[in-house]
Amino acid sequence: MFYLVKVLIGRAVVSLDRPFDYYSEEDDIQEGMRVLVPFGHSESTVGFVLEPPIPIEMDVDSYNKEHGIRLAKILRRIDEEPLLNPSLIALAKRMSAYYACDLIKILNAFLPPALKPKDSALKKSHGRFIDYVLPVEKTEYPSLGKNEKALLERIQTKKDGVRLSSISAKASLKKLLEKGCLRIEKVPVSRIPEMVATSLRDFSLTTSQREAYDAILGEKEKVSLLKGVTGSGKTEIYLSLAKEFLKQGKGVLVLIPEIALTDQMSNRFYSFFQDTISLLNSSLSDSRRYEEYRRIVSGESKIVLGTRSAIFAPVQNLGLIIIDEEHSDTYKQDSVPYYDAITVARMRKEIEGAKVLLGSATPRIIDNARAEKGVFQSVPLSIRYAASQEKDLLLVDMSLPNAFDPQKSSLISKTLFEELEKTLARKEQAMVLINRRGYAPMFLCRDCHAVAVCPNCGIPLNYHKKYNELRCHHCGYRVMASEHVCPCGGKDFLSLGYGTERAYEDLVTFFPKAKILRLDSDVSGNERRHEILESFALGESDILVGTQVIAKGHDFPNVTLAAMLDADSSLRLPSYTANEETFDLICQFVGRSGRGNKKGRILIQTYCPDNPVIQLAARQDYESFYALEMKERRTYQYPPFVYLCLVTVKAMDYQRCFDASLDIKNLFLGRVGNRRINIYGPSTPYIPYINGRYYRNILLKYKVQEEARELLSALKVFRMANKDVEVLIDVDPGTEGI
DNA sequence: AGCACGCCGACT
DNA sequence: GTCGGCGTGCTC
Repeated sequence: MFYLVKVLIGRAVVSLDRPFDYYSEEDDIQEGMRVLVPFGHSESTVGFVLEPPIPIEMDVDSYNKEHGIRLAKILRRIDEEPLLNPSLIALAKRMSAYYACDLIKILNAFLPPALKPKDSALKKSHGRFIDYVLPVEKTEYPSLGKNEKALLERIQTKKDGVRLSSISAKASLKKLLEKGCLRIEKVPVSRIPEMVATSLRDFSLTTSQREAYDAILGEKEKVSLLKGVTGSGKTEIYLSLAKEFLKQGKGVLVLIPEIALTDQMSNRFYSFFQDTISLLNSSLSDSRRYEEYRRIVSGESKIVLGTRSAIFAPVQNLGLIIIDEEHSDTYKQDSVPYYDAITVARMRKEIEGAKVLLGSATPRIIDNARAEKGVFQSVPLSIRYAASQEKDLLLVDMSLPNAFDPQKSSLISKTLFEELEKTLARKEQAMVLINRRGYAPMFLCRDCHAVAVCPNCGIPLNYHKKYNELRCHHCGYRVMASEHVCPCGGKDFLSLGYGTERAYEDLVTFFPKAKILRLDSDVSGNERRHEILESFALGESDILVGTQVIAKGHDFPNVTLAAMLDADSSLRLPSYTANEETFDLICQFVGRSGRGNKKGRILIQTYCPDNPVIQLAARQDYESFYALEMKERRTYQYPPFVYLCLVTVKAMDYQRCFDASLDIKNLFLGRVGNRRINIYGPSTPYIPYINGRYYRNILLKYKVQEEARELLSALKVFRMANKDVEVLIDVDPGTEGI
């Protein structure tokens, strides 16, 4: 008698994307655990148990003979308890099928670094630790010297102990340790400070909040879409719902676009659920991630708040998934596995019977369409503060000859200069958004007029004045500008166009008395970024210049002017979601101005002032934008009218990439039959090569997801036979077009 | 992915 | 003559 165990080998390769059979004589192995197994030529490799072991009533030898194989024995289990429960394993399998992605890659996305089914995860310590010295509670103390007593008393006054490194009296410390009065504990280091509970716990719902709450709670079947602008009080609804589900003994999962220390949502949730919440954020150390994972698996944390990957949190008895700002593109992973957290949430809903709540003022077009069709429940939330609704809107047409004074700045219009002056004179604050970092997006050779391009990607390099560097915003390549030589031999360059650095420079030049801050992702360190926002919020500076990071979620009551430069830049991106993204960005930014009791002014500089997307966004008219965009999507056949899948071929060699993409197209053509699938491409992507790899795209458009699945499964065979090329499959691509 | 097997070039 | 290049193929 033995157990037959299905094991997935912890190596991310197509040819191993299937379970291998092993046997075990022990009954301590469960699905969801990692095990150590011999495999191929390695005597021990990490594997993952996919299914409950099957007891077989015969000896291994006869089984082998009967099935014509030689089962190997599981060496040992790695985990005491399963890392994933059966529902999560089912979810992983479903994702693997839906996203045409190797199961092991999905599992690796599920688990924290220390628990991944990889050989390397075993060797890794679970992060960095700091030694803390703590007192040992005793009823009787041995006789102590004067210095020892002083040290012990010092440590006893600190509840959480004292850092070992901060103790200088090493001799006394050693004696106290020997006498058993002190002990040393290893505490995992976290890069971010602990969250501090600050907000008030108590609140009551307004009438409209209560109505929304009741509607959501009353809807048992459908996903609910809560539509409400910032400040309409979605957070209180989330908190109340979470509280209600916890009361019912259910677990709760809350997703937010990103976690920052300034972020109100994590703060409110933390204050409210302190002892029973896990906050999963990207700056958590591996050891903290591991600990939080354990807390969730064990059921100690009943509520989890985190970013995209928190959708995989092994919350026990999951009852509710809340996804705030559901339109945010951070919910779509842009590398393998290309999952979308909202789609995954809907799968968890199906598997675990959880309630899903999406919240946004400007939902994704596809989700709003689902709500309109009645697939989702639509829950409107009326605005709490009607007072600050009225805003003055100025659209500045930068294509007009006298829009700006070329002697001063070709970026900042005359109107904006005037508005900034007025704002500063009133001792109010202004925000200026330009969605491009660096000084200038082009570095032009004065001799041959060629633009400096990235040697890895072939796209124009951005000039960063502060570091005097040329940088590729795609692969991170950088070179000193002074060392750059044009292929023609030229060494004299001209920087063209504008980024945040240059906008900042212009503003500083023309408003020398104003205090001006710049914020974009080039500002290094979370803490520094936080400081800048904090300082601006406190009114310590007059103007904040930055990229879209300044548009999101912060409350600056004294900001009365929000100016956006080159608002149509993102409309020109080759993506079917370009309109949607531009609309969201402008909407969010417009919302930054006039949040206090003063009237807000919005200034938008554009080269196409009559573009309806810009007009509607400036007016924050979501419903009209939705109607317009749906018309476009129907005309050009984009979601929600069709499904998309982007297949990208990536290879070292251009010719190989080209040929392989054609092979795939032909493979698809041969298999498509009478299925309603349109195949486009192969085409050269917007960025044709990155980091020395060439790319080719094939786009599929189809009406029935199941039909596409069959085509995509053929790619597995192709991948196994063509190991020199990489095939990336992005089902429901978020932004990528063709 | 790993690792071994296998068949052709420059070295003690 | 051997050491070693990386192409090919397999792993319960």
